[in-house]
Amino acid sequence: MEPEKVRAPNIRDVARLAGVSYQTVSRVLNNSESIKPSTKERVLEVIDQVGYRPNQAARALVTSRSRTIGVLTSQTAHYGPTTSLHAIEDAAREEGYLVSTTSLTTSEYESITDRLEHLISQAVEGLVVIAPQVKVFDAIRELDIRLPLVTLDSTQHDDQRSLSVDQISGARMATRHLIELGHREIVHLAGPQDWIEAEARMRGFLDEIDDADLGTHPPILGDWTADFGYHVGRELTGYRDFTAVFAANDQMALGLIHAFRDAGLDVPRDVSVVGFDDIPEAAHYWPPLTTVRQDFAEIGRRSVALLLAELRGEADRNHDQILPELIVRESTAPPRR
Amino acid sequence: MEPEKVRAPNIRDVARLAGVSYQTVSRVLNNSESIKPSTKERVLEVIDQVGYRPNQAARALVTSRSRTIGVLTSQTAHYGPTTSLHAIEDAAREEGYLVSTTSLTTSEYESITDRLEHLISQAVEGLVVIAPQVKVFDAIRELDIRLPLVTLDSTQHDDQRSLSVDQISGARMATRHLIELGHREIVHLAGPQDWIEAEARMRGFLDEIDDADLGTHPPILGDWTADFGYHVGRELTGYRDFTAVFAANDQMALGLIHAFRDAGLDVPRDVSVVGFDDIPEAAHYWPPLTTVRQDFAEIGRRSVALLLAELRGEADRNHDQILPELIVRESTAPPRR
DNA sequence: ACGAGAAATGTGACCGTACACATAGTCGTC
DNA sequence: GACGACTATGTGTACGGTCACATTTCTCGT
Repeated sequence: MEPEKVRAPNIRDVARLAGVSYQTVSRVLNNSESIKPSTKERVLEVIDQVGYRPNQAARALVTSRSRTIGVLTSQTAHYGPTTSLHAIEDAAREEGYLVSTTSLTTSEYESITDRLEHLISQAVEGLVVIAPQVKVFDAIRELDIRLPLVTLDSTQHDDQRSLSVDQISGARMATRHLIELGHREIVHLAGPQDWIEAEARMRGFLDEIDDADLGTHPPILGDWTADFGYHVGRELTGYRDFTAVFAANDQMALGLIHAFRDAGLDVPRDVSVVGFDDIPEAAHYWPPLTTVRQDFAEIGRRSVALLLAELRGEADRNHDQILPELIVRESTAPPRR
Repeated sequence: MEPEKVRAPNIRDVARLAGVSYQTVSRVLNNSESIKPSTKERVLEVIDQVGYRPNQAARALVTSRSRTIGVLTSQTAHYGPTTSLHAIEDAAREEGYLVSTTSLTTSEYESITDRLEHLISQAVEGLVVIAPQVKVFDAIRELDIRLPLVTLDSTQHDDQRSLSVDQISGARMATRHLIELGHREIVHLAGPQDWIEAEARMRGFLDEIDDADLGTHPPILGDWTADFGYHVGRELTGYRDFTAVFAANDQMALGLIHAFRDAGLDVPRDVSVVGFDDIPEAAHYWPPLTTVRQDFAEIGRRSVALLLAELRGEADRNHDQILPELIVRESTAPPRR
């Protein structure tokens, strides 16, 4: 005969076995201070013995706290967002939070609101938006979401709740490096237009070009992939009125270099290339890539810290900008005379 | 004066406004068939109007269904696991499920059980384990977890619940390719010993070497990173008793090639290198990398399909192996005479 | 016109926890 | 030794849904 499908033990079962009331058990679970050590011990013993696990759904129902934070991320499997995501999970877990992730397949408005709704219906306590696109903010505004929210938005919104990562100065560093090497005709291969990060990097590039009184072509809008970089590289080799390219990420830089080599151009002798992100492979590309390092893990950790501070009502908003760092390797050199 | 903190509308509020009972509203929410179209419409109208959202915690409490699946993933930000994860999210969402992710920072036993407990306490309905390590299975067995579970375990466990990805034949394809080119001394740079994928790839390599009656050095155990590949490459250039290397992933292959180039060795003229995974950048490495392609997205989708089938009690276990594919590029060539 | 059966809708109980409040036990103090 | 002030523990209720079952309304054949 089949054993009866046994119900998981609940707080009253534990209470009965420990010879106390359920409230006492609840106190033990929540580390209440006014509880006699001996009873506490007895209760814990029973808990361990029967394998009791508090039911989070019940807890969430009564406290309206789910101990979950929602993360909205992009579909891309890139190193940066992924690393930040892992850091977020780590940090969240340390604080006893779980992370529910949902990724944006398309950038359609419908899809974004749909994901947000889904997350909200799970009663997430706060939201972190990684790799944010402009439309996401529109959606959030539109839905009138009252959740604490942290984003990696470098554009100084009126919205207080954003973690500033100084992409602009990173892009400026990269550009300045090229200018200091003597380059005058620099092309920028930017990221997708609706990505806030891409926008910021482009802005940094243009600002620096401006400050140096140089002209430039309108940036090319890419899609972050090496494939795209390759195609752009092939196009570019037709025109020869540039000596350096600043790509908005390392993958596109890799594709560019590939295309240049195919066309018989040497990097950095004929063309200098700078990337952005410093993914772990960048040091092993050929040539090793000059790029701008971002501390993605730190970004993730800070996001969580910020979010939890807001959840607790602490105004402790750590608004130090996270500064990127220029890593000079072998893909850049002075232009040929 | 501050507005009262308004409680979100609940099912009874909706019922009152629609002039029906809460049960009728519940029926509308759950698409019960015996409901008059006109009332259904009226209820939906009210729901929309007051912005009612069913409380998942309450629902989970009574149904003990959380509509969430838990994913246990590795800390690594590698392309493969990440891509699978995104695919899992996509597929899960399509079925109305949310995904809670938690990543393994260390491979300590404690940490694994801790994560599992955390996930379980959130009442996830099923588990997907990506990039599985041997210890994870020990932990699962130890904890006596009764949840439906899908893993990417290629070793045919007694455990019915695993999605077979044929890593072994992938590794064999790579090795055979080298043998067919004429290589006789082939080195294998494997992944971490406790990763099931690494183990399977190593096994495939050894099997193929065996079948060809060749000898080989004991495989070198790596950590998946390009940095490690680079260091191994430097070591290897000391000995010159090999003509080809099969690396267990593309990143390590990249590091190897970097080291070989540093040592004045040409790939593929002096040494052939094969990777594994075919990450999007592999085609743009220099030289473009010969590798084994895995369809990570498909893996993710199938995991979910399998898991949901089990959740629903359907025995429909789609156990077709997902076959990897050898992609021959320019990092392999016949050995020099 | 009536009753049977189906369709549509309503009522009570319960899921497992936390919170507010009530109560029993302990102890020093005047 | 009665009284308050704590400390430790117990009781009632609410959270927001779903399920099982009861009830009402409708449809239709005779």
